[in-house]
This record gives sequence, structure tokens and C-alpha cells, in this order.
Amino acid sequence: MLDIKLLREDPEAARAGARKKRMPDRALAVDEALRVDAELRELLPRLDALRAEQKSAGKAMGKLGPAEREAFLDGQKRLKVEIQALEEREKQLRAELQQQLSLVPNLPDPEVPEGKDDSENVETRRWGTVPEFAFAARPHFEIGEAQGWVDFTRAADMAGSRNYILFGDLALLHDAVLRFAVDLMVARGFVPIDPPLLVRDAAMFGTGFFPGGEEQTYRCEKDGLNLIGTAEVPVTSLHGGEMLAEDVLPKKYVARSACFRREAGTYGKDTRGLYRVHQFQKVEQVILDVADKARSLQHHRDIVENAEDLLQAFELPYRVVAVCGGDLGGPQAMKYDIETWMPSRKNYGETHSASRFYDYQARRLDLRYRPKDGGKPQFCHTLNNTVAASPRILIPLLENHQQQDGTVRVPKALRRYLGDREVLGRPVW
RNA sequence: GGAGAGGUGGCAGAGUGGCCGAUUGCGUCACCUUGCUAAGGUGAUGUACCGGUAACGGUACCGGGGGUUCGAAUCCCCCCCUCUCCGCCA
Repeated sequence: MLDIKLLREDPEAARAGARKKRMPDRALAVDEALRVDAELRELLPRLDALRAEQKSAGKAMGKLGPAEREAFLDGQKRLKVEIQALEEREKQLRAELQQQLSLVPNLPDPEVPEGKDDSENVETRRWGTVPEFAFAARPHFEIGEAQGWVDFTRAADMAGSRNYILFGDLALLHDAVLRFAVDLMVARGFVPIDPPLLVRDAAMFGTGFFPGGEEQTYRCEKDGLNLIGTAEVPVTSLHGGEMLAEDVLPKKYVARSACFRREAGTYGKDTRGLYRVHQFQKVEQVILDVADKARSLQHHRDIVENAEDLLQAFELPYRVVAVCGGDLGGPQAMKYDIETWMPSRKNYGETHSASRFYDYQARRLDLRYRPKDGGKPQFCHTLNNTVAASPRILIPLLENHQQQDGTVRVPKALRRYLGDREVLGRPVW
């Protein structure tokens, strides 16, 4: 959520931001919000004056005898009716303002590249060498099925499409990756969290997934709860509604959780293999800190570096891209994706997504801190990034480290999580 | 799922229809006192919105939402959450 004051002072900035994000309908919300705000600002002083009158008269009446009260009652009753009418309107306007304001996307930073979709994201750097295979390299699902490591057919039978079942060494590798990711972050001072997977609407709204992301979300209607698509939701919401002391900041958390996504509207896209699935495990890093842009920028660099260090430890080639306006979500001010080389796609595929929000989520979550210098409470800044999402990360692991006979080499960093084995699987070809 | 008790300011905890935006304690800040560590005294100290350059003034907010009333932290209804007991259960 943006500050309404910002909209009053510079509405064009908010409209331009929505346009840069290719959300023209959300640009309209700026003007709707301002229209409602104007009416509210006209109404409030009148209402306040009436209430002041009611209040002072009411106080006086408390000191009067029963007989003298009668004289007051008529006027007070008229006031009451008048106030009730204005209050009714106030309630409508506030709800409308809230709704429109919550639709206005966060301002994309100036450094966010122009562009309509992910094809126009801008590469900022590459690491590693894309492997050249001296044999016919196979896609991960062929390797996995040949080894008996994954079953898509039975998964689809019992759970529908975009599901999978991992077996044996691949199930172990999946867990090894996640354990490595948590350990890496804990070593860097992040507090590990095992968060709720089912959350109320407030958490979805507060993190900016609602309104807008309802179709992507599995919902348990009976209980009014939503399955999280990322631990960002419960972890960023953790201190929602709180007033933190400045000296507890920054809060750095790392959460491992299952994630659930309906993937509505992606029919026919990435249908094979482990790339786009309804349920996966993810280790997510989240930072809450003071409202200081320079510190947000530094945290953003740090959380990208954390993910890069993981990929380097996994010996996987990757690139970092600056996500363009059209590919940016509503709540983000700026986002870097990290894309890891996936030989079967003959391309880099997104494995990480690092966002900074400034105070956009914190406003929605009512997440504040009291500055040390005794100033007014401020909304925090929030950031998050993937550390590892699996099974998607298994794609580059299997494909880049595959060997001619169908076995898979284990990167050194992961061996200690796999009984010190250097190779997974048996020769199958 | 059944029965009961509660949710009040940064925290703890009073307050059962008007004198309550709310006693008090802790914490925090300022000043004073005290020649170690410590302690003591005085005062200030909620958040948001509206108006004002400001001082300041006004309004709202006592878990959330409705209602009764001229007037609600206080009475009524619904919901959420916490705790205790019982039941069920990984």
C-alpha cells in the first residue's frame, strides 16, 4: 500500500508506476482513490464538528438534573440523526478508499528496466560455464524415470496433473538441497522458522498477494484459510500489527515450507517434468528492517548473493536478471531473478526471485518500529528471496551433472548430506 | 466438539453508562539531587486522521463488526483470539 499523501502530492508518479508495470487498470485506481479521498476530506471536518457538539452537550447533560435534561434531548436527538447519516457515508468512503488504495501497485524503482514481460528482463551478470556434453544429454525427467526416481503417472492418477512423486536418491537429494539451504542461511545469522502453511486472508492481503492472486491460491473455504504459495506470506506477516523496538531490527528469517500454487492459466506451459508443479518445498529468506532505502539496497544485494553462493556451491551456471516493469508484481519496487542453466530447455530457467518492497507490505501489515531517536513510529522495509526451491532446482542439478551412463555426479557441497556419495544412481544406458 | 474465564496504551494491570483517551506500575525521555556501583526527586511520554507555518485545537481508537442510548471501554448480539477443565486425536 502506498501512502495516500504520496498520491495527493504526486498522483502521476503512481499512475506512471502502474503503467510501467503494465497494469493500466491499476492506474485507474489512483484516480478513484483520490476522488474518494477528496470527498472524505470534505466530509470529515463537518462530521468532526457535529461530534464535538454532541460530545460537549452530552458532557454537560451528565451534570444536569433529570428535569433540565429534557430541554437538551430534542437537539441531541436531531444531532444524532445527522451524525448517523454522515457516519454511514464515512464508512462507505473509508471502505472504498481502502479498496482502491490496496489496488494501487508499489512504485517501481527508476532502475527497473522498461519492458512488457519476462522476455525483456535485463541480464546483469553470468556465472559459470554452460556445459558441453560429449554425449546425448537427457532431460531431467528422462533421467529420473530411468532411475526410478520420479513417477508422474501415478502422481497424476491420485492428485491430478502437475504433480510428482519422488523416490529413492532423488527424494534424498531433494531433502539435501533444502537442508543445505537452511544451514547456509543459519550460518549467516538468519533465524530458522517453521511457519504455518494455512493462513488467513489478512496475511495474504498484507503481503500483497490479495487482491489479485486469488486464482493462484488454494483456499479452504470452510475455514477461511489459504494454503501459502511461499513462506514469504507467514514470515513477512510474523510481526504484523506490532510496534517493534528499533534495536531488534533487522530481523532476518529463513523458513522452509511446502508451497502450493494452482497454476491457473498456465495450461500447456511447462507441462513436462518438475518445472511447474502445484506443490513444492522452498527455503525462503526474509528481512525486516528500518525504513532506510540504502539499507534496503544493501540487504537486496546480500540476499541475492546468498542465493548465488548456493548455486556456486552446487556448481551450477546461472545468470542474474533485473526484472522489467511488465514482469514485476504489484507489491515489488524492484526484483532480481536468478535463472539457472537448464540444458533440456537450452536456456536459463528461473530458480530464484529476490524482491525489495520498501514499506509497501509493512503498511498493509501494520508492521512498524519505534525509532531510537524518539521520532514517530515508522513502517518497516521488507525484502525476500528464494534460497532454494525444490524440486525445480533438481532440474539443473540432474541435467548439468548427468553422466553418459545416466548416473548423476553430486557436487562436493552436497555430499555430506548424502552419506558422502559422489554419484547417485546406477548406470542405465 | 462441550463448559467456563479473559482480550484495555511500548509492556504489566485498574476501570461496569456521562466527571475516562482512560488510575497506577514498569519502560522511555528531560531536568534535579547524590562525589563509586546503585539509588532518589520532579516533569514529560499512545496511535491515526482533520485544521494550522507553528504553538495548539478538533475527532476517532479500550480484540473486530453490528446494536441499544441524548451519551458506551462499561449494556446486548455475532465473529476472532488467548487461557483453564472435559472429550477427541498426530
